[in-house]
Amino acid sequence: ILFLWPCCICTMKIFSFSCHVLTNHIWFRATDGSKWSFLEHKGPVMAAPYEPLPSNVRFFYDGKQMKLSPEAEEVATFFAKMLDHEYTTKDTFRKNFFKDWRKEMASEEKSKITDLKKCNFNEMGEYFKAQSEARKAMTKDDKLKIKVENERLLQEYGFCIMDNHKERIANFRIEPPGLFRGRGDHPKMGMLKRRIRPEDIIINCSKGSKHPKPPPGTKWKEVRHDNKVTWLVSWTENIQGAIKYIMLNPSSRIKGEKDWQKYETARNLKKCVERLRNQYREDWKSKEMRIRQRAVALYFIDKLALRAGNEKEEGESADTVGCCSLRVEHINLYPEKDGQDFVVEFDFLGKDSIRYYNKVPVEKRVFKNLQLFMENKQPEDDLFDRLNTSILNKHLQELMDGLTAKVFRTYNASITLQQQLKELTTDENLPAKILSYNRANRAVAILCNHQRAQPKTFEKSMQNLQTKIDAKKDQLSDAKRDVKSAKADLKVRRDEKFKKLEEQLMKLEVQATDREENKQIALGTSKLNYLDPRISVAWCKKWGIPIEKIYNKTQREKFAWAIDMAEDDYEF
DNA sequence: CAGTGTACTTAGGATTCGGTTA
DNA sequence: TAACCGAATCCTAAGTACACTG
Repeated sequence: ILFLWPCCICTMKIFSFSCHVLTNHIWFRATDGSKWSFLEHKGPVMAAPYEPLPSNVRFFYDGKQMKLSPEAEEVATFFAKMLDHEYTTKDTFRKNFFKDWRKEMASEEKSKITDLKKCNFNEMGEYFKAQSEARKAMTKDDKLKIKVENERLLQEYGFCIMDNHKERIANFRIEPPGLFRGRGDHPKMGMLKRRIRPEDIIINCSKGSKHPKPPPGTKWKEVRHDNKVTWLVSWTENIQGAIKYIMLNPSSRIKGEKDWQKYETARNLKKCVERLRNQYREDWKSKEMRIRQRAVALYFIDKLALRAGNEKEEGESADTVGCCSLRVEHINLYPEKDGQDFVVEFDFLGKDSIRYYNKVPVEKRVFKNLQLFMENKQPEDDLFDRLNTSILNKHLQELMDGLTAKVFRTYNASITLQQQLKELTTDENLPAKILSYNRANRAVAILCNHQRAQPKTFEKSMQNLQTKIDAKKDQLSDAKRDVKSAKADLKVRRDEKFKKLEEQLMKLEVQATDREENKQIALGTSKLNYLDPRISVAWCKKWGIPIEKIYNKTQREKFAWAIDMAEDDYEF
């Protein structure tokens, strides 16, 4: 059966080279590794050129006013814009910034400005604050003008043609220069992210397409025609030396098909996960250390949905780990704790320096193995010294086609959503069902450790909600009193009003519960990246819930394929 | 098998939008 | 009409995975 890819831009369906054979999807695409046959686009939107500050905005060094060269001034404004941010108080940030700033200074500046503490950026900071206030206070008309201009830019640069279809581009703007903001304890925070010039940019498009033009008087680094990749534009960033790309929006066919494929791989894992589990349980007993380590690591990845944990170059980024890169210092073993046997306590920083803290009872064999792995090791030694992600993935590839460590996260997330929805959904009113959905989603977010900082406005917003609830309760008790004293002929209408109020109250209370439970949990990441959207679509169909209650516009665009495909009986 | 480079997905915080309330 | 607030969107960093090389 041919599947027609639903296009959210032109409402036509794109012919997709995918088909169903029973429950298996076979991709005919990419037998030769090509990702497209035609690609045409307008290239990136370059960052706006630097506009020097007006002369009344002054910089002071050691109490004395100093006029900076445009180059030094630009970098100074990057710092000035961040004055209120915690970053600027951090030693590493200040040190890196100052070092890179000095590189941009003219020689007289360099010899004068030798101490960051003596730099006074306050007028610059105030100036930018005033500017943003002014922007907020603009007239409706001026705001509209900006909006129109943004829309024009989007229409001109925000789309490309790929294989006969107009597709939305995700990030069509070149990242502007600024100060690098790493996450966690990043050794490079504060370094200068330099301005990207056309000469740094590689364009990728069809040979036979209209090539994007570089800005007048400039040249691209290269125009290439590589249809084995999906990116339209790339450049190398100066902080880590990593390559940055401009790619298509998640609503595009090329991203959507890949997403679909990801979930199909996870469903394949579902079919053989029991076999794999038996296998790694057996491997806990292996004579070979490397196999035991592999098996225990896989157990963690499966049970706890840990990330694979690639090796990282020391000193290049924050010290974070995943499963294979766990160190002895990241776990504690308790033969008995809080009435449970064989408890492993995890405490480490994962991706984005988000803390993972968990106490889990494990099987005795796992526990004994961990003791063995930790024998005669220092805290900073690798827990799995005979293992890395490459070894693990090679093993997984042998167990199932397309299997890698990250598939377990997708599989466990999706299966958890499906189970939780089954368990939690009751035949109640709509808000209660939505709460059940969010709770199922939350179970996944907790499993995947998707945390967020408690919003600064959290307490206040809870208070506001409580005020609304109290007001509604008052209305309701008033209404109740009315019902008692009502004459018979008015009773029906009063009852209706009464019912409506109760509904409104319940809705508010559900909202409050949801918000409270969600205080430090981020649902978006799992919803967007780990949960097979067809589970949600089927759930909506089954319970008669409009899809808009679950997915906003952008999400509906991203998951158009699933909305188009899944019926109420879909099973992950 | 280590080291390097590339391409792509996943991630939380910052910023902006747009509707509501004071 | 400004202030406020939650949701949506933007931004880009930080992961995973794998090919290639020697």
